[in-house]
Amino acid sequence: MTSDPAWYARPVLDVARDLVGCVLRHGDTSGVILETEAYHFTEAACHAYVGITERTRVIWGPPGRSYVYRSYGIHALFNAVCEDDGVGAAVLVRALEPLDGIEVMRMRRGPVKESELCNGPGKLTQALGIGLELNDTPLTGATPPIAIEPRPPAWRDVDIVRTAPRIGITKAVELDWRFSVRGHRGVSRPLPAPPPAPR
DNA sequence: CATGGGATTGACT
DNA sequence: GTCAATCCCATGC
Repeated sequence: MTSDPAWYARPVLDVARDLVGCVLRHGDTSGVILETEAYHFTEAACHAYVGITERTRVIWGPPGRSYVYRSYGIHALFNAVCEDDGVGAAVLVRALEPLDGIEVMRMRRGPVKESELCNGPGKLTQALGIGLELNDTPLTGATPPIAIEPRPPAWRDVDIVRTAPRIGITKAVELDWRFSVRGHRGVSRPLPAPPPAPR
């Protein structure tokens, strides 16, 4: 289960896929995960690619913990650390469908459309109130600061696609390590257009 | 010690 | 569609 570190101690691509449809919760706010990306130390787009540093120490640490870092000097991005202790791997959460505490999210996000509350990795951390101070906190156990819960019944059989390349990176862009709910409008970037049909 | 780039967003054209 | 904002940290001199 998502409350057990062993659930995260699996291949990062499996965890990234299984996280879609689960609920990410912090305090009174929560949302259903619509989109994820996998990162692994063996490929250059992953922060852990450079080895163990003060910044990347958490990614190399035990699974089932948070890795929250600052992007572009402005935004906090939330990841779940995966695979065994000593292996650098994590899943980035890119988009949510708002579930609980929508009014609180609105306060934090300002006057935006509801569809804009959590449709981006920096937006969802702002909406849920997840900041850098929540880096390296447990996601498992009885009452972790940030919790990930199993798929609600309505999301039990979601159709997950693994097709799109990861977003906003310049290295290892060829790896299709992005997962999302098929056809959902809440994903942070649309899937690339399918190739034209042969004639 | 200086520098440059990045897993982004929002405002503007 | 384009572009600036903004800061941590890895790298190189």
